[in-house]
Amino acid sequence: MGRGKIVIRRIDNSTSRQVTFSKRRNGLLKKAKELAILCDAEVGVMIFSSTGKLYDFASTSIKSVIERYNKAKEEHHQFGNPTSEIKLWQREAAMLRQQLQNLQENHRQMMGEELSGLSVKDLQNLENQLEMSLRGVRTKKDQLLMDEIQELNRKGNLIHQENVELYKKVNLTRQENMELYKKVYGTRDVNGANRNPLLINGLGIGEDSHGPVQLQLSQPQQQNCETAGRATKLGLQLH
Amino acid sequence: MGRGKIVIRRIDNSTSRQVTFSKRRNGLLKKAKELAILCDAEVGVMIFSSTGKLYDFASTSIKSVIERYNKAKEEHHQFGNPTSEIKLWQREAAMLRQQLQNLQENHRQMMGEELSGLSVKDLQNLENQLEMSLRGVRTKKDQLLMDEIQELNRKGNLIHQENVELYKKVNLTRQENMELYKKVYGTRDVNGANRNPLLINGLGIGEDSHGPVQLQLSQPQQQNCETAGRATKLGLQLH
DNA sequence: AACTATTAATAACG
DNA sequence: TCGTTATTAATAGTT
Repeated sequence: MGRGKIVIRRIDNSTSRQVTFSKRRNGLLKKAKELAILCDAEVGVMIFSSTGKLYDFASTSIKSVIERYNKAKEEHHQFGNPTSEIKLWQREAAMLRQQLQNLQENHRQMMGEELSGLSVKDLQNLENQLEMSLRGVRTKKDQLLMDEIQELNRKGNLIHQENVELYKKVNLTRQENMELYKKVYGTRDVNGANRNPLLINGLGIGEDSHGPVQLQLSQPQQQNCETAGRATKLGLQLH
Repeated sequence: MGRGKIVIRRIDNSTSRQVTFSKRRNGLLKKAKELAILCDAEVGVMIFSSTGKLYDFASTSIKSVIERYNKAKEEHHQFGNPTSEIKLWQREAAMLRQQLQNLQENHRQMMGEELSGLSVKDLQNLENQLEMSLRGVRTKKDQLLMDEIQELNRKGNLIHQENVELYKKVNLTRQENMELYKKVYGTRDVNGANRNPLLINGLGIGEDSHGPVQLQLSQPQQQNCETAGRATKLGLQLH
């Protein structure tokens, strides 16, 4: 609902992010108000900007909403007093939150976002890491594809073997039938044996596939450019 | 934004109110999510329908949002009793640990580790992501290098200007010395002026650099293969 | 639950 | 932050 469509993901540009935050924050608060009024609901909204500033709305009061929330979640009616344990857990949570933030920053950089603030050396390291990752991923992918192809070859060969056996059996049966035919009808109209229904579909089996099936990657490919669609053109070949 | 305009006041018809509640509740929660993602904000929404049913959303966790709200409002002790608060913190810590684990697994995959368990499709997606990241990083790095080169050019030109000025001064001084030499020694042995120590190192300054210094990347390079060592062979050239 | 005519929200830009 | 405007998204009324 703007000049163009947008994807819902963190806005990289800090200024745009701030502007959008301001607009959408107002939009959200307005919608919350409307919902409360239109539908007679109790609504509470709390928003912290990335800079930590608080914006909130409550149809009654935030206090009331929070109390009602706690009541709804049935997280009251219990008593005790290990206050220090609470602090312990708070510290634990704070530490985890910190770790999470660090990892998130790192992750964003690996996604090619938030690169401002990095030196050329940092960027070079990141580039090397990404190249290494890419090589690893491609190797793994090729491995999977090769395995799959090998498995297909194995199955193909089994089926081929089976076909060869069947072909032999069919020929034997055909011979046998010819013998029987001769015994029954003598030597008259020997060629009539071709009408034997058992043979009509049996002829020719295996006649156009004398080697084993072999699927394989045309080359143990080098890592190069133009790999985006590589999976779809692996160069499968029949020998 | 519907078939007609409406006034924001309690909807009298109970059925319409319920339907509208359902639609607008979803809309509000969606908008809250989008705001959190787009603008990197911490958002919490709590909605109680007129029948008392609770619907909520939090970008992190409601607990975290409420806790932060209380801190911001400096109204501690909003959470009834300590025992249940411990449980809340334990849950919070568990959630954070879970998030951390997910992110860590993701991160490892982006580092090209722990790839077993991924399908060819997953690997293809990862490969595309890494390629995109790599492009971003390289673009940023090249930008930094270009900036640095531009700065060097600026400085180089200043120094060159300075050299030209100095060259002129040296020539003037040389002329002056010649005149003085003539006055002191008359016209005898005029070439002896070359022995003047002031001129020995002064000759030739600026004589082999008549244009301004210009460093630049030889090409606005395409992202291609063989880039591992690119930074060391950027094709710096002197004009 | 769908549909769709309309209004409301908002992305991009100044 | 505010204003404008082209577009998209939300949704009111209806089936």
